[in-house]
Amino acid sequence: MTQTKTLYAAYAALIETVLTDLVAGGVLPAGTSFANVTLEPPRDAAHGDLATNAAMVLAKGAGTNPRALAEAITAKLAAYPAITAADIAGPGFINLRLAPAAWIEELRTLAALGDAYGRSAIGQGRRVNVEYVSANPTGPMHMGHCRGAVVGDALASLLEWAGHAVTREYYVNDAGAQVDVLAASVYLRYLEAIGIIRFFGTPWSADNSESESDEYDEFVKRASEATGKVDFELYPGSYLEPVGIALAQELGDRFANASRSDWLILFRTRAVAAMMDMIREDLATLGIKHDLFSSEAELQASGKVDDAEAWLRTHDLVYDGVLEAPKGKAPPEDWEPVQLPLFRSTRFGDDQDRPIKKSNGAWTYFGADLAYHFQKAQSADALVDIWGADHAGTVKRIKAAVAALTSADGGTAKPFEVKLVQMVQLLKGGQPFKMSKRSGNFVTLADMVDEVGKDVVRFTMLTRKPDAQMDFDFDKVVEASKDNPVFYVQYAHARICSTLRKAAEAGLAPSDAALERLGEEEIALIRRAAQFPREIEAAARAREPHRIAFYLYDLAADLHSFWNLGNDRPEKRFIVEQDAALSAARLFLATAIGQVIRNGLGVLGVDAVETM
RNA sequence: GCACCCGUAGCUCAGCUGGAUAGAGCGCUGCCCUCCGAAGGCAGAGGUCACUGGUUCGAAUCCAGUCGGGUGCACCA
Repeated sequence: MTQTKTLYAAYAALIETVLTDLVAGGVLPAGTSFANVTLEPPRDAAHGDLATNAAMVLAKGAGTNPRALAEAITAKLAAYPAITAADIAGPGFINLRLAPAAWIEELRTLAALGDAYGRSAIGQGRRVNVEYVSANPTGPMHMGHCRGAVVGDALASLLEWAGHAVTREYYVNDAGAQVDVLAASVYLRYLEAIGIIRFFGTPWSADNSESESDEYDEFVKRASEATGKVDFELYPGSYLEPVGIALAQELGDRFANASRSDWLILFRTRAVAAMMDMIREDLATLGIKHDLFSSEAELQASGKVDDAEAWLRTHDLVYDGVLEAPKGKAPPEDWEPVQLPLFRSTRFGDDQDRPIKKSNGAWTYFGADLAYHFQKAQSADALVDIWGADHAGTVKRIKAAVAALTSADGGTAKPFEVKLVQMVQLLKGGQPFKMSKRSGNFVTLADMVDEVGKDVVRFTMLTRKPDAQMDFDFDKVVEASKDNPVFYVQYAHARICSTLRKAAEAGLAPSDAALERLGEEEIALIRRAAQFPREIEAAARAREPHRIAFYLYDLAADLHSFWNLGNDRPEKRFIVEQDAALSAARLFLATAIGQVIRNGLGVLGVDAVETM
């Protein structure tokens, strides 16, 4: 085994060698798949260092019973001196005990790999496109976007660690009606900036007739013109003020009395650009940076959506038909049957076929989205979307559409996963805290990061599996910094750093010269550290970055636990007076544990602080 | 009504894609620094893994159904 092969990888390979041997020897049938064979740390440390289920999963195929097969396997394992014992236990587990030297060797490997310890090649360089955030460009990011942003970003990093070539993409929904509303809102802010109207606090409700002033009448008139509706809707948040002011400075009063069609395109373009700048800034506070921003409007203009429709029509996946009435609890009053181009998503398990165009000829979100995914699939081997759970109902149709489009040439469909991130219930002092972008009454992401810090926000969002709902109590997270798991993990790292600093002052440096002096407690720490590479692989396979957060918590707990031995027993401290050789070995271990924490936090995008 | 997600200790949650006696934090009980390693640690109590059936050597995990909670169900995005 080579210097840079991690312990679990090395022994998994060894097990496979043994099993291959048994195939050659006729004990196992030719062509036996080892896919279900696992090599894991036993749940109970008393069972040894490593455990494999090989005998249990292969016995049936070999026409024997697990224990008999286990005998054959352990007989082969006896040839390896680093394996000090191979016991058969329970229904057919094989428990391996390793010589301490095997773990010491892993410690050396860890140190040699350093920043790269935990990186894996299971991704085989496959190009994976991870699309996340994709919040509408109509305002600043708020807490509702936060979880998907963090999970998506951590997942992207995780996949990179696991050997994928990752593209982080943001889909800008700059083509729907909501950006026209945005443009109108900015236009009103512009009118306000040049002194023509006054913007009212909550003007979106037409029955808000508390003011009978001329200003209010003028505002309603302008707002109605701007939005094209009497019952107009707006984004009233004050974050649009600077956009209006900037446009006023640039354009003067040129658009003071212009008609909607005159200003719409310009104001929409500028408004979206301003919102995207704002969103990029918000994301930057969380340490998130996308490689690619794709515009829905550009996609539509390019004709690719038409191409997709044409292709789907020739394959009888799009037809002109009439939708059934909505089945919701409160069916819309104004519903009436209309013939529309429909995608046959019922063929793929959806409730009904889905329109790709509206009756006014514009693309639906879905229509553009399927073309968008088709485009993404051109330059990626696999697609992953991170969506909020409120879009769960659209998963089937988009998966169906992507499967159909990407298997166009008779090939197999491109792998495409949609990971749903469940809602975050924002609480404040235990009470639900309502967020609404339209009212302008929401907790912004930037506020949150200001308040509790990037690391707390990121780590907290990753301490729950994404498909479980989550409460995020604003007050609790703000005040209870000492109860935050992120703090606990960072503290472990800081402790290590402080120990190393202190050692340096005393003239001690980490060294691998006397690692054999490390005892059982230290080996236990190495065992935990050695799991990092397989945690990365397992988390990447499952697309679940939260596992890394939990692993780091466990690792930190082990570190703190070991550290505490030194409270009563000075000879268990990292720095042992009168024993420079042992100290150097322990400092080498400390350095390595710090490295793993740093690597793990790096995957999550959390800083490994050196002091608290 | 339909679809998706969830249901594990008093509370908040893990549980390595089917493994061994189900774990952690908070809270509770009892301990561990007369400064220099307590932002921490040790021990204890606390479980019908929502329920019922099924699949097999083996189920918290997979399947079916039931009951609870959440989300969504437009030509919106």
